[in-house]
Amino acid sequence: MARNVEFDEEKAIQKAMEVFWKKGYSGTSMRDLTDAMQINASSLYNTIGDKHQLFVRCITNYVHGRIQEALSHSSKIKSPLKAVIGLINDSVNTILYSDNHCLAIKTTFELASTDPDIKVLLKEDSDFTHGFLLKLIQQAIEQKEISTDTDAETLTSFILSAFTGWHESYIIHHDPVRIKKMAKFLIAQIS
Amino acid sequence: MARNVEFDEEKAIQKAMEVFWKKGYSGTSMRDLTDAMQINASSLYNTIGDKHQLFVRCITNYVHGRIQEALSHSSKIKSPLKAVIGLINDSVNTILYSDNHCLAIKTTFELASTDPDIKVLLKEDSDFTHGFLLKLIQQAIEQKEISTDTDAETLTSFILSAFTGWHESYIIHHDPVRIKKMAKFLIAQIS
DNA sequence: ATTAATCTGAAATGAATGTTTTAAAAATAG
DNA sequence: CTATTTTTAAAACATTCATTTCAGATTAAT
Repeated sequence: MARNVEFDEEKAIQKAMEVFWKKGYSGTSMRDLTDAMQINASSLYNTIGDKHQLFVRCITNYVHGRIQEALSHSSKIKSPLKAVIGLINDSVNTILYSDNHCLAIKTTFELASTDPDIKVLLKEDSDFTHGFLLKLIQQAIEQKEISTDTDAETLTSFILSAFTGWHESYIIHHDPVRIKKMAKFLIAQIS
Repeated sequence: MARNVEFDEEKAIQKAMEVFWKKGYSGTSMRDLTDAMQINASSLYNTIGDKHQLFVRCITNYVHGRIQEALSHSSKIKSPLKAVIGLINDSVNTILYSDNHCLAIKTTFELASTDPDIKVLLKEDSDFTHGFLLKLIQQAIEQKEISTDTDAETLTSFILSAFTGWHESYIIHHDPVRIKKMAKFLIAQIS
C-alpha cells in the first residue's frame, strides 16, 4: 500500500558499527551515526529504533559475522593442533594489521558490566568461540597432538583470554615483536 | 592576601576517579563529577581545569598509587618465584573481589588509541609494572626457581597480558573457578 | 487516477552537555 | 578596620545531545 524503505539496512548497520567501533558507545553521537549511515534521523528511528537498539543490532551483526567466519574456516581443517595454531596466528594478525581493535573486547570493558542486553550478546560470542576452540583442543588431545595435565576447558579459556591481553599490549606498546613472541611462547606451551 | 582553597584536592580527585571508573570518560558528565566531588563547577575549573585535565589527574593518581603499592609489597620478598606467584594471586583476588575492574585496562580500550596524554600515562604504568615483574623473574631464573627456554621479557609480558584476559573473562562469565584454574595453569607453566 | 499508507527531510523539541560569567562571601596582609 | 585578592555558589552560556514532529514526497494497491 505504501512505499518501501529506501536505504539498505544492512549496509547502514555496517556503517554505524564502524563509527561505534572507533568512538565507543558513549563517545558516538546520533549525528555521527546518521552522517555515516547517510540516512535521516527520522528514518533511523522509524526502522531500527533509538541509539541503544542500533548498537544492539551492530553488536549482533558483529557477533554473527565472527561466528560465520569461524565456521567457514573450520571446513579446511586437517590437524586439530594445526587448526589451533592457525587460530592463534589469525589472532596475532588481527591485532597487528587491522585498523581498530576487537569490538567485542572494547565493548566488554565499556558496557558489559552495566548493560545487560549487550552482555548477553557478548557472552553469546564468547561462548561460541570457546566452544569452537574447545572442540579443536579436545580433538587434539584425543589424537595426542597435545599432551597436557590441564583440562581442555581451562586450556581453551587460557588461550582466548591471552588474545585479549595481547590486544591491550599492542594498543599501549605498538610492539609487533612482543606479540609474536608471546604467541610463540603460547604455542610452545601447548605443542 | 586572600583566602585559600576550601576543598581537599586529593580527596576530590579520588572521588572523581571513582566516577570515571564506573562510567568511563565519555559516559561521565561534569555534573556527575561535581556532584561526587562536592564542589562547584567554577571551583573545579579554577583549580584543576577542564574535564580532560581532571581525568589526566585521576589516571596519574591511579598509576602512582599502583606504583607505590607495588613497591611497598616488594620489601617483604623472600623467594622471587614466590613473589611472582603472589603477584598472580593478587591479580586473581583483585579480579574476583574488587567492585570495579582495573581502570588502566578499561581506559586503554576506551581512550589509549585516540588520546595521546592518556596513552603516555598508561604506558608509564605498564612499563613500571613490567619492569617490576621482570626483575623478579630474572632473579627467579638466576636462582633456578624458574627454568625456561623463553626470555624473561616475553615471560613477563605474557603473564601481565594474561591478567587482562582474566578481567574480560570475569566480566562476561562471572566464573571464579575459571579464573582460578587459569591462574593455576599459568603458575604451573612457570614453576 | 485515486486512495491510502509510510517514508523522507528539515526543523523543532527540551534536556543535558561542558564551560564561563557574575556578584557576593571570605580571608589574608597592611 | 580597610584594602585587596581569591574562592565560591548560582545562574547563564552556547552548543550539542537524543528524539519527535510535521508536512510533503513517494510508492503500492485499488
